Amino acid sequence: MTAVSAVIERRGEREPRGRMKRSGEPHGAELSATRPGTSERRGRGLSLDRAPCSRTQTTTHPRDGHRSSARAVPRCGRREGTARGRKHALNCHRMKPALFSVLCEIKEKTGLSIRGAQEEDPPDPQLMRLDNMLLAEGVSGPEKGGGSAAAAAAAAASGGSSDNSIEHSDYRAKLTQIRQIYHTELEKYEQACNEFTTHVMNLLREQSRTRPISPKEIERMVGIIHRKFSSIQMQLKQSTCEAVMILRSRFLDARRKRRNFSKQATEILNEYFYSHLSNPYPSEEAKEELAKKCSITVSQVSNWFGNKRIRYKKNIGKFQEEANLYAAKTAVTAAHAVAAAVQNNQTNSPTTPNSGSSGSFNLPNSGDMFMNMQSLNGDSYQGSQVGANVQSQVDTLRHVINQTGGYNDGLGGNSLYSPHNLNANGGWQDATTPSSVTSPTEGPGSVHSDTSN
DNA sequence: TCTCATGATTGACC
DNA sequence: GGTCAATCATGAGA
Repeated sequence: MTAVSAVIERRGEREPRGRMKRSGEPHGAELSATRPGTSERRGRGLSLDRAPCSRTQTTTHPRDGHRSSARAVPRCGRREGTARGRKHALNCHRMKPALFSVLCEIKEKTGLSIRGAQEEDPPDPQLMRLDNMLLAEGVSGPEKGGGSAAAAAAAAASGGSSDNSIEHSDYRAKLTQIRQIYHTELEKYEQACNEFTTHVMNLLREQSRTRPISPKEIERMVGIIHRKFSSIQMQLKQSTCEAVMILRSRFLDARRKRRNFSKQATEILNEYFYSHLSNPYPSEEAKEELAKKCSITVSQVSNWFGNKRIRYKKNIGKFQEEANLYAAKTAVTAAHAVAAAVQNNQTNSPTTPNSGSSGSFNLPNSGDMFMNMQSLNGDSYQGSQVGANVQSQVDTLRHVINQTGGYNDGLGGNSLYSPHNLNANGGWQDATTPSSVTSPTEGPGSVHSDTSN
């Protein structure tokens, strides 16, 4: 409150006394002319109904002859009770120029300059941090590649590759949502800020007619408004950052969190595992293929096989049933494949269908190592024209026959399920012998005595 | 709530 | 870098 306004206020406070209209009180000394029964003017003091241009009619009290402006009506037709009328009266007051200059002087002496010096605030470090973060997360700044860095980092952290595309797209979709909301809100704030600034500036311009308002003051007011709005903006940015952080943590947590694979995925993995029981180490290509089929990552495939190998080895007995189930399953397929292959051999002898068409796995290279294994084991069966996958399934079939029939098939001494796969250092081979588990001579315990723990 | 199954992580080893 | 083995953490069913 300026000194002038304080004075005015004080005058206003005294006004009720004036309203008492004690006899002898000099009327003209008072700037305020009050109307009995109206409390509207109380406290304002600077009422200029008695304007120099004599727009008010004064009446004389019928009894004491005191002049009273209680029924003052502006001559110019404006009802002095309206704000418009009051403003007009104020502008036309004879004292206005003098008051205006006084106000200007006082304003010059007040601490506006001090306040003005504080306006040049350094950029808020928190705001800068938020801006940087939003930029890095792709919320602000160019849309292209927004959030891809975070998604890529997350993918790299999990060891995944392009298999994460589903999660990536999910993450990006949510990030885009946040981005849209952020920009919409930002626009709203900016618009509101501009509107409010315009409104205030209009008000100030209007007020500048009645009181001195320097451009610097307007500037300062605009600055205040902008600061207020920027603090709101900062809240928005903060909320957006929090949302991004939550999204990101959920995204990462979701990857970290254990989720059971789909039944179909487990089926596919189990099929591969049991059909490659002699060497359940899928190549990179096979892993990628499996990952694609199962909609999981390559590292998840690796994890799954790692876990499976260990758990299978640890408890063959428990997996026996499962092994038989998958063996039977693949055996049926294999039988069909063999039949088809034989038929093909008979009809199209020069060319044979490739293995991909016959097995339950259409992995181009998945059978290779199996074939190699066969070779390593001294098996000559790979000479057959059927593909490697079929070979694998034929072996599975043999295994099932062994399991279920309990007789020696005599199919050429395939050593696939024999302890020949055992190696000296307790490698996988010891676990590749489900037949031995049920064989009369060898139980699971004996086979895995080296690894059971 | 408990138990089991299972995917993920970690450290050691080759 | 891949694998093994142990372990953790969580989902799912009883």
